[in-house]
Amino acid sequence: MDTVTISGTIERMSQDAVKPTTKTAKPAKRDPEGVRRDILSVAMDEFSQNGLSGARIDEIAARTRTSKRMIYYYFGDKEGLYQNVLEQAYGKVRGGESDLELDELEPVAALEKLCRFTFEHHSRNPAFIRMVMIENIHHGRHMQHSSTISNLNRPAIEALEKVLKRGQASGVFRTNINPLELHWQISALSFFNVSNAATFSFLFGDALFRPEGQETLSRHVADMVLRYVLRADQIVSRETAD
Amino acid sequence: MDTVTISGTIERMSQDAVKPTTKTAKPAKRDPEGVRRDILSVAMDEFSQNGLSGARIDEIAARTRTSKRMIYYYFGDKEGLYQNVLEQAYGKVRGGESDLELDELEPVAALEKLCRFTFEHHSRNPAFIRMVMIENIHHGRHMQHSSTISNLNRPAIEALEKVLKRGQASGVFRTNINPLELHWQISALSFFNVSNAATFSFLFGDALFRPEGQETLSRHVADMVLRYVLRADQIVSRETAD
Amino acid sequence: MDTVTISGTIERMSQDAVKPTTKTAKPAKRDPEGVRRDILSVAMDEFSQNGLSGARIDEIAARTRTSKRMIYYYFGDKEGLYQNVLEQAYGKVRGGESDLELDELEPVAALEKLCRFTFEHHSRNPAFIRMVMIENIHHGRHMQHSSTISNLNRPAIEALEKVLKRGQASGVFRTNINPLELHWQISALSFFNVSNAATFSFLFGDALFRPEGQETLSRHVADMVLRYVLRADQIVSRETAD
Amino acid sequence: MDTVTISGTIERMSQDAVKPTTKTAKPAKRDPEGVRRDILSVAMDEFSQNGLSGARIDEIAARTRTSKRMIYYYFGDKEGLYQNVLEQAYGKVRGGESDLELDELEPVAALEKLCRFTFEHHSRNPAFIRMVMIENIHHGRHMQHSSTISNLNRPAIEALEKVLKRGQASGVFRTNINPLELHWQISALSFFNVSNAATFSFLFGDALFRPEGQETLSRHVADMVLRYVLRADQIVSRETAD
DNA sequence: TATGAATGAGGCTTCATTCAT
DNA sequence: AATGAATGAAGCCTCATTCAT
Repeated sequence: MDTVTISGTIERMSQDAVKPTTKTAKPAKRDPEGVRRDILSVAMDEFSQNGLSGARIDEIAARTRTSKRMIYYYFGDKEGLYQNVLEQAYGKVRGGESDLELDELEPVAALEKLCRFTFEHHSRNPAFIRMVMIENIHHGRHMQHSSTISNLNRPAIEALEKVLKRGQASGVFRTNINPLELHWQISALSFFNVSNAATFSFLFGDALFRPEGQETLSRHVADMVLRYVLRADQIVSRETAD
Repeated sequence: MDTVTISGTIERMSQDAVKPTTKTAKPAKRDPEGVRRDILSVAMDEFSQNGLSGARIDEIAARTRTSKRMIYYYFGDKEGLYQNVLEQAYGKVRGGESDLELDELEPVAALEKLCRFTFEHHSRNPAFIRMVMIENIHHGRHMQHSSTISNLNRPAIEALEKVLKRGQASGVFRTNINPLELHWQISALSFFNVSNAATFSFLFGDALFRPEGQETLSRHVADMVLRYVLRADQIVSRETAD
Repeated sequence: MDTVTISGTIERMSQDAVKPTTKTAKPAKRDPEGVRRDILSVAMDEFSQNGLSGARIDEIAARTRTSKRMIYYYFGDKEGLYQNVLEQAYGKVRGGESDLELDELEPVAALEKLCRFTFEHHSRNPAFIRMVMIENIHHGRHMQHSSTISNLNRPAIEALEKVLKRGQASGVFRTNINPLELHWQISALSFFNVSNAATFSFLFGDALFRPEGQETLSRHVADMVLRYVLRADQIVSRETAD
Repeated sequence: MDTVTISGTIERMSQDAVKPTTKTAKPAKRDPEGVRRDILSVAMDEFSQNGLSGARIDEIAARTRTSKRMIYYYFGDKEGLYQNVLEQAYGKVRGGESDLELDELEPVAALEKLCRFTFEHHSRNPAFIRMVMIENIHHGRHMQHSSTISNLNRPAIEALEKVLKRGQASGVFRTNINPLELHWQISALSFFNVSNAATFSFLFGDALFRPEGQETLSRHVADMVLRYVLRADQIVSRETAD
């Protein structure tokens, strides 16, 4: 999808990941990398909640273990911080396709797993989704200045392509399916579920966003994708099998 | 969908559409409603481009035919203006389902028309899409204070429901399709196409967003929805008919 | 000279020049032009004392009848204020050549008067001199963005040229004197007297800068210029006349 | 003059002039004096370009071979560094009068040589001139705290005095010429040529500051000084000799 | 109904400087 | 003798908003 299909967490990093210089419990005073991470994690929260112009450097600093001055020391300015947060957001959700071990499943099961995984992954990473929304509001201006974000998402397409090819080879999938488009479709359904939850549930009620509703949506998203990809005869046999 | 399925325009209203209070050629000096509309149209542009905190009252005032003071006179404060813009955004895109005259088409054609229309409508109203994105960033806080927005979207669901029922009655559609969910799905695919164009095309190239790509996407979105809704045997006959 | 040969004052403007809206003694509250002048006069003092980067907006605001915010309202930013101060400095010292009525004096007397006037004028306007020094430190970058400053100084050259021509016509002045160069020379001697007073008097004592020293310097500057311009025979007769 | 009449260079010292503490090719790591000089030379450039408050410690440090901390280690604080730069500026341009060997020339030739030398020397040392301008902006506050600067300039006056006395003894110079004043005059004309080049050329064109203009100015400055000093009859004979 | 002038509060950023090693 | 990390204080500037007419 737009973002990266697979796992990873965006929640604020636990501080115990920071390598202390001593074995004492007291956090090391000079730990540049820890300070950086601390700032980034707070900033991700602020930016994802309030947007680029809505976020307050003062607020970020206040919630940090260090001072406002340090933010400028490490990130230059507000946009620099935002860009780093964006990069980290994309970076954290990267990878993970391999964890799914799609190759070891038959194509139909693999595609279903990928759909459901993506849907769930997005719903578990609202901060990431919000960062992507915000970046889109800014016309993707900042990610274009990032060298680390670009080729980060090719693996998602490739994993999907491999599944598609296998399914086509075995005759269960239609042949005229474009992997990029399919990725786009899975992304759209999974992304929208998080990005537009607020307005949609206000307009139409929150039934779809309660646990049962989400489970149903997730299942139906996979259904939709499969029915789109499967050859018609396969759909028939699947249905009669139910 | 999240928004309202159907037509309407959001572009800045042409000023000559404003009915002057006098018949003189000189632009009407006292035309409260015209002033309001002028402000709203400029504000919509500013808010949709820059978000709530990113938009500047000064900038809106400068692009308006009236003064900054008038904004406060008519809308109280920035949030009041934003809320009015949001309401207008939802209001403008409302209605239009009836223009489609879905009732006069057979269910399959009706559903296809609805899908393609929604897709195109969204792509033609980026300002509206952006307003919805922004409102979602704000957790839908402002639309909840609006009385006019709430019941605005029921018609969309009802139109869809009527089509579904007809299709189920004639045996071409599956019976366990939830109209709200289907609306959600159509919305997701149509909304994402606009909302995430910037990030998606940066990550994966802009092939899907060029004219041919959009036409293909639009067609495939309708395909996807139809294959999801059609009974398996119908899919088979559709395919062999191709 | 570099600056403008003639009179004008730079001291802080007296507030009674501000036209009050009423006849009461209490200063009018809304008097944009007065506010502007007030800011400019304080700013001139601050900039001329501390330079562009050395001056403090806060300090200027504190010494003003209005607030810091007003400075930005009227002048945009610090550089904008500086540029306005510079323009005002040049503008205030402009004109005045006509007051000297050089045309009514014989060439020798006229040139002497011009020299002595310039010398005294510069010594009475240290703030202006300092602004010019500061602007030179900045390579004249700001005056180049000013449309009002250029062409302000031609009259000085022209007045000088007229005197020269008359003197050459009557045979008292040498013929190969370039008015621009002569202006440069008079300027140099008058400007340096103010600009370098601090360092010079520290290095060589302040005798030249005490009242008698200044009177002597002024006289000798005029002597020097005259001896440079006069034909040799004229110098002889002048000397024997002493 | 204000500054010191004679030669010396201010350009950044070439690093290979620094005597290394070891004979290895690798640049000496421990060379306190070299580090000091390196800092001073960079600082001179920064201060002379930007003034005291305009110069940036960070920028100086960045351009130095050592770190910011070293600046504080060697010079205490920014003002301390500035003062050292100022002292070095005055120190570098000192001496050199003797190189002129004025005693071996007849008085007229000696005075002319001194004038032209001073003019050229100033024009070749703009960084020094700018330091003096800056110090004057600061009312000479810092040089007063320097013990090395004060008695640095007497030789200039003395050299000039000797020339004057010889000329007076031989009857070519006027008797009522004050050497200090004459030094002031030569300084003024030579200093202004550099200090006010930016503003003057903006106001009146840069003709005087192009090579030919400078040559002419230099010659005329010497002329002016000589005509001021020479007895009238000497001027007559000089002119007829031309 | 309309407006140019004014502004308190708070935003982002930079500075010279010092700390801990 | 040397340094990367850290910082309090203060700088400049912008914002939504209100005042006086």
